[in-house]
Amino acid sequence: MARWDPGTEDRLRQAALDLFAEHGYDDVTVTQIAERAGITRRSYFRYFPDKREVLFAGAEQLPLAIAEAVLASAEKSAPAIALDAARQVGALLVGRVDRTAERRAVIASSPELQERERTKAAAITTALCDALVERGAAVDEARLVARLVAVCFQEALERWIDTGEAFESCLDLVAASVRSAAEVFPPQVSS
Amino acid sequence: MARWDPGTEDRLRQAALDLFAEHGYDDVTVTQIAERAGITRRSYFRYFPDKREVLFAGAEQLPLAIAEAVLASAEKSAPAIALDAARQVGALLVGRVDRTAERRAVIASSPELQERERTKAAAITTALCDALVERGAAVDEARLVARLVAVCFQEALERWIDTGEAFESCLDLVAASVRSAAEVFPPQVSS
DNA sequence: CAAGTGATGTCTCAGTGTGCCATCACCGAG
DNA sequence: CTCGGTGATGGCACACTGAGACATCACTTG
Repeated sequence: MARWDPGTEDRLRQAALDLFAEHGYDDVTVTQIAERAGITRRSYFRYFPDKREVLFAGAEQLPLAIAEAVLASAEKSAPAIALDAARQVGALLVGRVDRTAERRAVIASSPELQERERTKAAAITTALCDALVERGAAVDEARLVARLVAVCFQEALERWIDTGEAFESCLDLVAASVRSAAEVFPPQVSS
Repeated sequence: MARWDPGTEDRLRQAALDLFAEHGYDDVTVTQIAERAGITRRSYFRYFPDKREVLFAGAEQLPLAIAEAVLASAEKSAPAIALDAARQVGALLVGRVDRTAERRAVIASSPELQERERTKAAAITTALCDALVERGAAVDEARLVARLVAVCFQEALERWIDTGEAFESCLDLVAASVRSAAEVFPPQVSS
């Protein structure tokens, strides 16, 4: 019936989210997702490499987007560049994600999905780090800054979902909090 | 032959690391690990819940250790407490891990294992956050600080492996770097 | 020496992920 | 219009993971 229908990937995403939300991730099989989308199990794996990925479609664009933002940023220091890039990519991301709350709830209910989500975050961190290096930062500094800003990014995203405020405001708030927290760290002493 | 021998769990860890290092994680089956350790595949799953966990045995102690360290710390502010706890737990951890380099290489070669490693790090972060809350920190602040210090912890561990310096020195260095990086963040403005 | 306990082995099964090949729809060349 | 090519799909088979159910063995305790 649905063979050759366009939008199969979209139907798979919808079907998966529906089923996961209703029965829980573990109690849903790939076969069920595929059948609800009108294809077979075998064809599902031609759209997504495994059962988890169906919830993270589109996430592969974020690393590229953040790398571009870094290379295009007018800021000078690595932390400022990275935060600037996070601001832009976050603002872009915010409009795109569908069924945010349901998706969040499903992921929160499954350790497997949380693992995958962390992988996506790690990919962003890596891309950010590489881009900073490409802009001339030292590898050590780039990695640290990337991780730091990745934390800000995630935290800001969560606050955005929870509060509904503008993403930029969330990010600024988080950045200011990080700054305050880091001020407590010892400047150089060792004991 | 090995039935009822003590130290089965150790043998499984050794066998797994041997096999993973030699043939790669994907090309080793649980059956092979179990047989090299002198038990059956079914019994393997009575020691470890899945194929990955055999490389992360003992990691479940870190969240407890860091929680205790937080509750016992003499510091006052949440960031200082967290960093203090990280220092103690790191120093404790450092002597314990076996075959660090091989283990690191194996994990680096498999996305699946990297996912699991991130899960372990996340567990530490969660425990740290909860402990900070228990000491009276606000949830938002605790989560942010926990993530921040978790980044410091990881970064310090990596530098420790790479350089061989004392863990505490690595952590102090990282903390100072974070402080410098965060100073660049805008204090409150939004555009 | 008999019962109990805990670790292990055996068997079975659902589900994942993949290779291989047949099939179907569509498209352009003749 | 027919033919072959191309790409997406279905069908089949397979190795592996992880788990339930039950039997078996060693060791302990009475």
